[in-house]
Amino acid sequence: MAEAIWSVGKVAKRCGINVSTLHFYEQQGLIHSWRNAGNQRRYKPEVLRRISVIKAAQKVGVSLEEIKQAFESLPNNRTPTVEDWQQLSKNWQQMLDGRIAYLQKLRNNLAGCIGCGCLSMTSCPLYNPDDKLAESGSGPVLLDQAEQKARAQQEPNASS
Amino acid sequence: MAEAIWSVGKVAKRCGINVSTLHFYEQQGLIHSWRNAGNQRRYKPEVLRRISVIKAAQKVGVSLEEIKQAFESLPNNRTPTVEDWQQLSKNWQQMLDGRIAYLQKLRNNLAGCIGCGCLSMTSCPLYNPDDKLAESGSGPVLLDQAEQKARAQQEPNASS
DNA sequence: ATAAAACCTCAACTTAACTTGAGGTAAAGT
DNA sequence: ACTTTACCTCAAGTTAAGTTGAGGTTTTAT
Repeated sequence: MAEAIWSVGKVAKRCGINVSTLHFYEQQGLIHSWRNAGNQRRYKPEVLRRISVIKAAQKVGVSLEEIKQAFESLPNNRTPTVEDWQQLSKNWQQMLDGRIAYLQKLRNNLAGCIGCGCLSMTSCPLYNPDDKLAESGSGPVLLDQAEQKARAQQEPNASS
Repeated sequence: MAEAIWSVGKVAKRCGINVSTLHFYEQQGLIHSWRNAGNQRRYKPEVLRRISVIKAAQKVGVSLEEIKQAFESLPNNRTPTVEDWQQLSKNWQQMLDGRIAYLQKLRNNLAGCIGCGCLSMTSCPLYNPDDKLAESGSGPVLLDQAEQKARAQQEPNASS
Protein backbone atom coordinates (compact mmCIF):
# COMPACT_ATOMS: atom_id res chain seq x y z
CA MET A 1 0.00 0.00 0.00
CA ALA A 2 2.51 2.56 1.06
CA GLU A 3 4.84 1.30 -1.64
CA ALA A 4 6.26 3.49 -4.33
CA ILE A 5 9.33 3.89 -6.43
CA TRP A 6 11.03 7.18 -7.06
CA SER A 7 13.36 8.42 -9.79
CA VAL A 8 16.16 10.93 -9.17
CA GLY A 9 14.27 13.74 -10.74
CA LYS A 10 11.21 13.22 -8.60
CA VAL A 11 13.20 12.92 -5.42
CA ALA A 12 15.21 16.00 -6.29
CA LYS A 13 12.13 18.06 -6.98
CA ARG A 14 10.29 16.81 -3.94
CA CYS A 15 13.23 17.62 -1.69
CA GLY A 16 14.21 20.87 -3.30
CA ILE A 17 17.71 19.76 -4.18
CA ASN A 18 19.62 19.11 -7.39
CA VAL A 19 19.95 15.77 -9.06
CA SER A 20 23.68 16.20 -8.82
CA THR A 21 23.35 16.46 -5.06
CA LEU A 22 21.64 13.10 -4.99
CA HIS A 23 24.47 11.62 -6.99
CA PHE A 24 26.85 13.21 -4.56
CA TYR A 25 25.07 11.93 -1.47
CA GLU A 26 25.00 8.46 -2.91
CA GLN A 27 28.70 8.62 -3.64
CA GLN A 28 29.25 9.70 -0.05
CA GLY A 29 27.25 6.75 1.19
CA LEU A 30 24.47 8.82 2.69
CA ILE A 31 21.70 7.38 0.55
CA HIS A 32 21.24 4.27 -1.56
CA SER A 33 19.53 3.31 -4.77
CA TRP A 34 19.24 0.47 -7.20
CA ARG A 35 19.15 0.65 -10.96
CA ASN A 36 16.41 -0.16 -13.43
CA ALA A 37 16.96 -1.97 -16.73
CA GLY A 38 18.17 1.22 -18.33
CA ASN A 39 20.73 1.96 -15.58
CA GLN A 40 18.70 4.74 -14.03
CA ARG A 41 18.54 5.23 -10.27
CA ARG A 42 15.48 4.12 -8.38
CA TYR A 43 14.70 4.94 -4.76
CA LYS A 44 12.55 3.66 -1.94
CA PRO A 45 10.44 6.32 -0.18
CA GLU A 46 12.81 5.95 2.75
CA VAL A 47 15.23 8.17 0.89
CA LEU A 48 12.96 11.17 1.47
CA ARG A 49 13.28 10.71 5.18
CA ARG A 50 17.03 10.51 4.95
CA ILE A 51 17.26 13.63 2.87
CA SER A 52 14.94 15.49 5.20
CA VAL A 53 17.18 14.57 8.08
CA ILE A 54 20.29 15.57 6.17
CA LYS A 55 18.86 18.96 5.37
CA ALA A 56 17.59 19.61 8.86
CA ALA A 57 20.92 18.60 10.31
CA GLN A 58 22.85 20.80 7.96
CA LYS A 59 20.79 23.77 8.93
CA VAL A 60 22.02 23.46 12.46
CA GLY A 61 25.61 23.00 11.37
CA VAL A 62 26.08 19.26 11.44
CA SER A 63 28.55 18.01 8.84
CA LEU A 64 27.81 15.30 6.33
CA GLU A 65 30.42 13.18 8.02
CA GLU A 66 28.57 13.35 11.32
CA ILE A 67 25.29 12.67 9.61
CA LYS A 68 26.80 9.68 7.93
CA GLN A 69 27.91 8.35 11.27
CA ALA A 70 24.45 8.86 12.69
CA PHE A 71 23.02 6.96 9.75
CA GLU A 72 25.34 4.10 10.45
CA SER A 73 23.14 3.24 13.39
CA LEU A 74 20.46 2.50 10.81
CA PRO A 75 20.37 -1.01 9.32
CA ASN A 76 21.90 -1.52 5.93
CA ASN A 77 20.23 -4.71 4.93
CA ARG A 78 16.65 -3.85 5.74
CA THR A 79 14.47 -0.78 5.60
CA PRO A 80 14.79 1.10 8.91
CA THR A 81 11.97 0.46 11.32
CA VAL A 82 10.23 2.97 13.50
CA GLU A 83 12.48 1.92 16.36
CA ASP A 84 15.59 2.52 14.28
CA TRP A 85 14.54 6.06 13.55
CA GLN A 86 13.48 6.59 17.12
CA GLN A 87 16.93 5.72 18.34
CA LEU A 88 18.49 8.14 15.91
CA SER A 89 15.97 10.73 16.97
CA LYS A 90 16.92 10.31 20.60
CA ASN A 91 20.61 10.86 19.88
CA TRP A 92 19.85 13.90 17.83
CA GLN A 93 17.74 15.42 20.50
CA GLN A 94 20.58 15.24 22.94
CA MET A 95 22.82 16.93 20.44
CA LEU A 96 20.22 19.58 19.79
CA ASP A 97 19.76 20.16 23.50
CA GLY A 98 23.47 20.75 23.75
CA ARG A 99 23.42 23.25 20.97
CA ILE A 100 20.43 25.02 22.37
CA ALA A 101 22.12 25.31 25.74
CA TYR A 102 25.23 26.67 24.10
CA LEU A 103 23.30 29.25 22.17
CA GLN A 104 21.49 30.35 25.29
CA LYS A 105 24.70 30.74 27.21
CA LEU A 106 26.18 32.69 24.36
CA ARG A 107 23.11 34.86 24.11
CA ASN A 108 23.25 35.73 27.77
CA ASN A 109 26.95 36.32 27.72
CA LEU A 110 26.52 38.71 24.88
CA ALA A 111 24.10 40.69 26.94
CA GLY A 112 26.45 41.09 29.84
CA CYS A 113 29.63 40.99 27.94
CA ILE A 114 29.89 42.36 24.45
CA GLY A 115 27.46 45.02 25.43
CA CYS A 116 29.15 45.95 28.64
CA GLY A 117 32.20 48.08 28.64
CA CYS A 118 34.31 45.57 30.42
CA LEU A 119 37.74 44.85 29.14
CA SER A 120 38.57 42.46 31.87
CA MET A 121 40.42 39.93 29.88
CA THR A 122 40.95 37.59 32.74
CA SER A 123 37.35 37.30 33.81
CA CYS A 124 35.25 38.07 30.74
CA PRO A 125 33.79 34.86 29.32
CA LEU A 126 33.86 36.21 25.82
CA TYR A 127 37.57 36.72 26.02
CA ASN A 128 37.93 33.35 27.68
CA PRO A 129 35.26 31.30 26.01
CA ASP A 130 36.74 27.99 27.10
CA ASP A 131 35.95 28.61 30.71
CA LYS A 132 32.37 29.57 30.26
CA LEU A 133 30.87 28.52 27.00
CA ALA A 134 32.65 25.87 25.03
CA GLU A 135 33.29 22.31 25.97
CA SER A 136 35.22 21.52 22.82
CA GLY A 137 38.98 21.13 23.05
CA SER A 138 41.85 23.17 21.63
CA GLY A 139 40.57 26.62 22.38
CA PRO A 140 42.36 29.78 23.37
CA VAL A 141 45.35 29.52 25.60
CA LEU A 142 46.65 31.88 28.18
CA LEU A 143 50.04 33.39 27.68
CA ASP A 144 52.79 31.59 29.50
CA GLN A 145 53.95 32.45 32.95
CA ALA A 146 56.62 34.97 32.15
CA GLU A 147 54.18 36.89 30.07
CA GLN A 148 51.44 36.63 32.64
CA LYS A 149 53.78 38.17 35.15
CA ALA A 150 54.59 40.99 32.77
CA ARG A 151 50.91 41.55 32.20
CA ALA A 152 50.21 41.60 35.89
CA GLN A 153 51.90 44.97 36.33
CA GLN A 154 50.38 46.52 33.25
CA GLU A 155 48.49 45.06 30.34
CA PRO A 156 50.59 43.12 27.83
CA ASN A 157 53.13 44.75 25.66
CA ALA A 158 55.11 43.62 22.68
CA SER A 159 58.28 45.28 23.90
CA SER A 160 59.70 44.83 27.38
CA MET B 1 45.95 52.86 31.85
CA ALA B 2 44.12 50.20 29.90
CA GLU B 3 46.44 50.84 26.99
CA ALA B 4 48.53 48.16 25.40
CA ILE B 5 49.90 47.14 22.07
CA TRP B 6 49.80 43.61 20.76
CA SER B 7 51.90 41.75 18.19
CA VAL B 8 50.45 39.04 15.93
CA GLY B 9 52.05 36.28 17.90
CA LYS B 10 50.62 37.46 21.19
CA VAL B 11 47.15 37.94 19.78
CA ALA B 12 47.25 34.55 18.11
CA LYS B 13 48.31 32.83 21.27
CA ARG B 14 45.84 34.68 23.43
CA CYS B 15 42.99 33.83 21.11
CA GLY B 16 44.04 30.30 20.33
CA ILE B 17 44.31 30.86 16.59
CA ASN B 18 47.13 30.84 14.06
CA VAL B 19 49.08 33.86 12.97
CA SER B 20 48.05 33.01 9.44
CA THR B 21 44.43 33.29 10.47
CA LEU B 22 45.06 36.82 11.67
CA HIS B 23 46.60 37.66 8.33
CA PHE B 24 43.60 36.13 6.68
CA TYR B 25 41.08 38.03 8.79
CA GLU B 26 42.87 41.25 8.11
CA GLN B 27 42.83 40.56 4.40
CA GLN B 28 39.10 39.94 4.66
CA GLY B 29 38.63 43.24 6.42
CA LEU B 30 37.48 41.72 9.69
CA ILE B 31 40.26 43.19 11.79
CA HIS B 32 42.73 46.01 11.42
CA SER B 33 46.31 46.72 12.37
CA TRP B 34 49.03 49.22 11.81
CA ARG B 35 52.72 48.57 11.23
CA ASN B 36 55.74 49.36 13.33
CA ALA B 37 59.04 50.65 11.95
CA GLY B 38 60.04 47.14 10.91
CA ASN B 39 56.75 46.46 9.04
CA GLN B 40 55.36 44.20 11.70
CA ARG B 41 51.66 44.24 12.60
CA ARG B 42 50.54 45.95 15.76
CA TYR B 43 47.10 45.73 17.30
CA LYS B 44 44.91 47.60 19.71
CA PRO B 45 43.35 45.48 22.44
CA GLU B 46 40.05 45.98 20.63
CA VAL B 47 41.14 43.24 18.27
CA LEU B 48 40.68 40.65 21.00
CA ARG B 49 37.06 41.57 21.30
CA ARG B 50 36.58 41.28 17.60
CA ILE B 51 38.21 37.89 17.44
CA SER B 52 36.19 36.67 20.37
CA VAL B 53 33.05 37.70 18.58
CA ILE B 54 34.19 36.08 15.36
CA LYS B 55 34.87 32.80 17.08
CA ALA B 56 31.66 32.80 19.06
CA ALA B 57 29.70 33.58 15.93
CA GLN B 58 31.38 30.86 13.95
CA LYS B 59 30.51 28.32 16.57
CA VAL B 60 26.86 28.95 15.94
CA GLY B 61 27.31 28.79 12.19
CA VAL B 62 27.53 32.43 11.20
CA SER B 63 29.70 33.01 8.14
CA LEU B 64 32.59 35.45 8.02
CA GLU B 65 30.65 37.42 5.48
CA GLU B 66 27.77 37.93 7.91
CA ILE B 67 30.16 38.77 10.68
CA LYS B 68 31.83 41.30 8.49
CA GLN B 69 28.51 42.92 7.82
CA ALA B 70 27.75 43.03 11.50
CA PHE B 71 31.10 44.68 12.09
CA GLU B 72 30.27 47.30 9.53
CA SER B 73 27.98 48.86 12.10
CA LEU B 74 31.11 49.56 14.12
CA PRO B 75 32.98 52.79 13.45
CA ASN B 76 36.04 52.62 11.28
CA ASN B 77 37.72 55.81 12.26
CA ARG B 78 37.52 55.54 16.03
CA THR B 79 37.74 52.77 18.57
CA PRO B 80 34.25 51.36 19.12
CA THR B 81 32.54 52.65 22.21
CA VAL B 82 30.47 50.70 24.66
CA GLU B 83 27.37 51.87 22.82
CA ASP B 84 28.72 50.62 19.50
CA TRP B 85 29.21 47.16 20.90
CA GLN B 86 25.89 47.28 22.64
CA GLN B 87 24.14 47.89 19.38
CA LEU B 88 25.92 44.98 17.78
CA SER B 89 25.08 42.90 20.79
CA LYS B 90 21.42 43.70 20.44
CA ASN B 91 21.36 42.64 16.80
CA TRP B 92 23.15 39.45 17.61
CA GLN B 93 20.76 38.59 20.33
CA GLN B 94 17.90 38.79 17.94
CA MET B 95 19.71 36.51 15.56
CA LEU B 96 20.51 34.11 18.36
CA ASP B 97 16.93 34.12 19.52
CA GLY B 98 15.92 33.16 16.02
CA ARG B 99 18.36 30.30 15.93
CA ILE B 100 17.34 29.09 19.33
CA ALA B 101 13.72 29.09 18.28
CA TYR B 102 14.58 27.18 15.15
CA LEU B 103 16.52 24.57 17.06
CA GLN B 104 13.71 24.15 19.50
CA LYS B 105 11.19 23.66 16.76
CA LEU B 106 13.47 21.17 15.10
CA ARG B 107 14.02 19.35 18.36
CA ASN B 108 10.33 19.01 18.96
CA ASN B 109 9.64 17.97 15.43
CA LEU B 110 12.22 15.27 15.70
CA ALA B 111 10.44 13.92 18.72
CA GLY B 112 7.12 13.64 17.00
CA CYS B 113 8.37 13.08 13.55
CA ILE B 114 11.56 11.23 12.87
CA GLY B 115 10.74 9.02 15.77
CA CYS B 116 7.19 8.37 14.80
CA GLY B 117 6.39 5.92 12.11
CA CYS B 118 4.51 8.39 10.03
CA LEU B 119 5.17 8.54 6.37
CA SER B 120 2.63 11.18 5.76
CA MET B 121 4.49 13.20 3.22
CA THR B 122 1.87 15.84 2.90
CA SER B 123 1.57 16.68 6.58
CA CYS B 124 4.89 15.72 8.18
CA PRO B 125 6.94 18.84 8.91
CA LEU B 126 10.18 17.00 8.39
CA TYR B 127 9.19 16.11 4.87
CA ASN B 128 7.90 19.61 4.34
CA PRO B 129 10.31 21.70 6.36
CA ASP B 130 9.35 24.91 4.64
CA ASP B 131 5.90 24.95 6.14
CA LYS B 132 6.91 24.39 9.68
CA LEU B 133 10.52 25.10 10.43
CA ALA B 134 12.43 27.21 8.01
CA GLU B 135 11.78 30.76 7.11
CA SER B 136 14.57 30.88 4.52
CA GLY B 137 13.59 30.83 0.88
CA SER B 138 14.19 28.30 -1.89
CA GLY B 139 13.31 25.14 -0.05
CA PRO B 140 11.65 21.97 -1.21
CA VAL B 141 8.91 22.21 -3.72
CA LEU B 142 5.84 20.12 -4.19
CA LEU B 143 5.50 18.18 -7.37
CA ASP B 144 3.40 19.85 -9.99
CA GLN B 145 -0.31 19.34 -10.40
CA ALA B 146 -0.32 16.42 -12.81
CA GLU B 147 1.96 14.56 -10.47
CA GLN B 148 -0.01 15.49 -7.42
CA LYS B 149 -3.07 14.04 -9.03
CA ALA B 150 -1.22 10.84 -9.84
CA ARG B 151 -0.02 10.64 -6.27
CA ALA B 152 -3.51 11.19 -4.94
CA GLN B 153 -4.64 7.74 -6.05
CA GLN B 154 -1.55 5.91 -4.89
CA GLU B 155 1.84 7.17 -3.82
CA PRO B 156 4.03 8.53 -6.62
CA ASN B 157 5.47 6.31 -9.25
CA ALA B 158 8.12 6.80 -11.88
CA SER B 159 6.19 4.88 -14.51
CA SER B 160 2.56 5.46 -15.32
C1' DA C 1 77.79 40.17 17.62
C1' DT C 2 75.37 36.40 16.58
C1' DA C 3 71.96 32.97 16.74
C1' DA C 4 67.24 31.94 17.46
C1' DA C 5 62.60 33.25 17.38
C1' DA C 6 59.14 36.00 15.41
C1' DC C 7 57.61 38.41 11.37
C1' DC C 8 56.87 39.59 6.42
C1' DT C 9 54.78 38.50 1.47
C1' DC C 10 52.89 35.82 -1.97
C1' DA C 11 51.45 31.76 -4.13
C1' DA C 12 49.74 27.39 -3.86
C1' DC C 13 47.47 23.75 -1.39
C1' DT C 14 43.43 21.70 1.55
C1' DT C 15 38.65 20.20 2.88
C1' DA C 16 33.76 20.24 2.64
C1' DA C 17 29.97 20.30 -0.04
C1' DC C 18 28.49 20.82 -4.07
C1' DT C 19 27.96 22.47 -9.19
C1' DT C 20 28.98 22.52 -14.11
C1' DG C 21 29.96 20.61 -18.40
C1' DA C 22 30.92 17.32 -22.04
C1' DG C 23 29.53 13.52 -24.46
C1' DG C 24 26.27 9.91 -24.73
C1' DT C 25 21.88 6.68 -23.49
C1' DA C 26 16.93 5.94 -21.98
C1' DA C 27 12.18 7.11 -21.48
C1' DA C 28 8.10 9.89 -22.46
C1' DG C 29 5.13 12.81 -25.18
C1' DT C 30 2.80 13.67 -29.70
C1' DA D 1 8.93 7.84 -35.55
C1' DC D 2 11.01 11.23 -33.68
C1' DT D 3 11.91 14.86 -30.66
C1' DT D 4 12.27 16.44 -26.17
C1' DT D 5 13.18 15.56 -21.51
C1' DA D 6 15.36 12.90 -18.11
C1' DC D 7 19.34 10.12 -17.04
C1' DC D 8 24.14 8.35 -17.02
C1' DT D 9 29.47 8.91 -16.08
C1' DC D 10 33.51 11.22 -15.20
C1' DA D 11 36.41 15.12 -14.77
C1' DA D 12 37.02 19.60 -13.53
C1' DG D 13 35.48 23.93 -11.36
C1' DT D 14 33.65 26.72 -7.19
C1' DT D 15 33.31 28.92 -2.50
C1' DA D 16 34.47 29.34 2.25
C1' DA D 17 37.77 29.39 5.50
C1' DG D 18 41.94 28.62 6.32
C1' DT D 19 46.86 26.30 6.11
C1' DT D 20 51.50 25.47 4.33
C1' DG D 21 55.73 26.65 2.40
C1' DA D 22 59.49 29.23 0.26
C1' DG D 23 62.48 32.87 0.61
C1' DG D 24 63.72 36.85 3.11
C1' DT D 25 63.69 40.64 7.17
C1' DT D 26 63.30 42.10 12.33
C1' DT D 27 63.53 41.43 17.09
C1' DT D 28 65.03 39.31 21.02
C1' DA D 29 68.03 36.63 23.72
C1' DT D 30 72.80 35.34 25.02
